[in-house]
Amino acid sequence: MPKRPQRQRGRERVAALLQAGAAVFAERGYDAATMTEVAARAGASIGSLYQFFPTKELLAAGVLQEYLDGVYRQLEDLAGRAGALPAAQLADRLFGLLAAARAAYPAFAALVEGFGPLPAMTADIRKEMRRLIAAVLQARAPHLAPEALQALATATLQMMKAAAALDADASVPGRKAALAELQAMLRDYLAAQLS
Amino acid sequence: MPKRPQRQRGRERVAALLQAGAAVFAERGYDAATMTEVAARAGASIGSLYQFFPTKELLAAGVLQEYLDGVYRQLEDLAGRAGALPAAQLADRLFGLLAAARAAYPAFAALVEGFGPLPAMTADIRKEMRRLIAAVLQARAPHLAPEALQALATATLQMMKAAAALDADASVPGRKAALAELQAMLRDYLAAQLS
Amino acid sequence: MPKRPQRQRGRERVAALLQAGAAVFAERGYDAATMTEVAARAGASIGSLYQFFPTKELLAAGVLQEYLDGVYRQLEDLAGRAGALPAAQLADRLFGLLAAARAAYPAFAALVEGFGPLPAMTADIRKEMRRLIAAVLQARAPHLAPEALQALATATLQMMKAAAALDADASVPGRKAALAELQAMLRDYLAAQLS
Amino acid sequence: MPKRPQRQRGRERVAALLQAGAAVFAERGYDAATMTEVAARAGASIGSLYQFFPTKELLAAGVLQEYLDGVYRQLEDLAGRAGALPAAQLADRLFGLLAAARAAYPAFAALVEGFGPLPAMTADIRKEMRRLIAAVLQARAPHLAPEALQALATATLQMMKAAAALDADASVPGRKAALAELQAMLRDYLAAQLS
DNA sequence: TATGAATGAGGGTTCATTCAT
DNA sequence: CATGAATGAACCCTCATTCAT
Repeated sequence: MPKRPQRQRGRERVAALLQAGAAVFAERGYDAATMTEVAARAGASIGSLYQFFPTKELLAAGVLQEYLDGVYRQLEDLAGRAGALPAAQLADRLFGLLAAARAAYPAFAALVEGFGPLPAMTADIRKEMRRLIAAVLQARAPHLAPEALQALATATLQMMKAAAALDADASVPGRKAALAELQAMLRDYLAAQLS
Repeated sequence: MPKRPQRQRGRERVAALLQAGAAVFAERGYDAATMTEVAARAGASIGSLYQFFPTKELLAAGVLQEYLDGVYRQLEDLAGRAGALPAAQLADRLFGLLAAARAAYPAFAALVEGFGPLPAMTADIRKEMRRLIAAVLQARAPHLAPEALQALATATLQMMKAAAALDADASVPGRKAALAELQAMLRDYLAAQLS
Repeated sequence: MPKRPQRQRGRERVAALLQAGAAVFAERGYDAATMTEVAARAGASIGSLYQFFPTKELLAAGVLQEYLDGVYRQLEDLAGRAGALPAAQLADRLFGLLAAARAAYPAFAALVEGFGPLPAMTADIRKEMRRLIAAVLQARAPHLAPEALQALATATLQMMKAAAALDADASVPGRKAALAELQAMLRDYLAAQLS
Repeated sequence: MPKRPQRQRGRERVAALLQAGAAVFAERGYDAATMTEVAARAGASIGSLYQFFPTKELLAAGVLQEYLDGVYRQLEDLAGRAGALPAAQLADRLFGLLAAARAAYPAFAALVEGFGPLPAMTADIRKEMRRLIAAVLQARAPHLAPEALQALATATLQMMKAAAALDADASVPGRKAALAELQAMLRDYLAAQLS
């Protein structure tokens, strides 16, 4: 939805703005982030920022999209290789996927959480996530009924989010051990269901 | 930390303010909630609100505390009866506890989420939650080593939060089925660990 | 103008309130001082404070009056003994009088300064100060014409204020030496004029 | 410290804001002055005011600086011509300098007074004033020891301030005569010390 | 008379967004 | 396209003062 840049310089600007936006959203959260700080960190003027992202929401959407593209692509890759993987390994890949993505993109947590001014988007996002996870699981267990697949994907997504949340909270003592417990839970569960 | 009311009228005011605060935080989220609306909804003047809750943060803390008191008490009750419950039933009780609390107190979600202006508090909150869950589990399985208990409690808390999150999101098709899957996951897991 | 207390307890209250008011005005200045803090420091309720000092201005006036009483009395004492003092000694007494009073009553500076919500009072205060200083000088030099006396008293008051201001500013290096210079200036001058 | 304007329009705005700020501070004093009135009087929006002066303190600092620049420049000019002036004339110039500056900039009195939210600045200001006065005196009497010079400058500054205070208070009868007395005091004193 | 709750106008400040240059 | 000045509604919070108990 933001205006597409036509020249090389414009594309660099957009990249810098998205990166600055990601950093500011990650540091301050959506509400506390200011367009002025984003522009300043990107080395651009406030007018320039609004040229490419006419509202704060669209900037957030742009930042979010970048991250989602990465996650979606990883899930698609995994779906392509799911047929050749043992269920346990598949479970482990899924389990760590969101946690790794959040660690790589700290703005993810600040924007995806079910609050903020993006409630309409988040429903779609979760839907797409479930769709992709279902595709991954279906590649491994093509026989499953759609309803069962749906429930499985939804539960799996919750486990992935739990893993990401726990992974991100360094203040928890014994975090690694707890993660291992959750991971085992998902592994056993998927192994049983996908067989 | 807020000034304690000393008269009957003050106590009623504080109760009304907390209720209004809970409603507004739940509807709008912490940042978008305004003190003016809270006061108006409580039928109080803005000055009255600030007399008892000198900052927005302290109001949020007050609202949060009310809910935490309820959750903590439920966990303590459960710990008292845990010895007499089968592991599976204990797991189900824990699984639904946070979801029920969130449904009863819609402001919970808006405030507890690991962000906002209460980051210092949340670490303590989670710690207390883990401590209480550990106490529940220990009542059922006194033989467990502290480290194992810690990991178990942490993993259980994540499952409880996942259940609450999923339970609250009415937009997910097949939510009930997915919840059942997660519940089974926790039940089987705890049954195995607590035996 | 404040309501006079009728009983022993009331008189103690008023004294405590005046002392607290002096402290708060001295620490924060007139505008930044709050009635709430004054009451709290006096161990009284806000309602009690307003019982005796119906407005902030009247409280300030009360505080001011206490200090003025002290200064006025000192000047009257000095007038009584001026006939028996050498001019140089009289000059020195005058020179240090305001500085000593300010040091003893730190609220003086915060309230007397020609600004704030007491502009009407200050004109009167200065007039009274000039009158008393003139009386002191006249006791030593009864022959002086009223106009000369007036100018002398006004100039002397300015010197006394300069001394008080300099005495209060600990950040000035060589303050003592400068004070001695000013003192000598006034001494020589009065010695010449009063002979 | 305030954001520097980079366009012609911005420079005009800043000038208008400083002028309006000076007027409002002069009329009402620092505390009672409101940013809203300053903006209105400058024909600017409140947002425009805050663009260039992000806090009320910085606006006051800006207003103060403008006046200080004028005073400092006059003292520097006087230092340049001090060698060619008789001591008595030099004393008279100094005596009237601050009074004239205050009369020209009525906000001076409201802001320089040793109170308010600029206590850190005032120490530096007074220091600079003493430094410049010392430079003036040294130009006339290069032989003086630094300590003597320091004390002389400090005492002179106090006399200048006393003159300014008295000059500004129209309510004092015989003000002119008293000013003449003070002026004579400084003149005789400096004539004796600088010879 | 003492207390503490109530009031609400007003203050400083922020920030998304627009627009002239 | 870039820039930076302009805008103003809205926000959190303060505090002198009043009043019911």
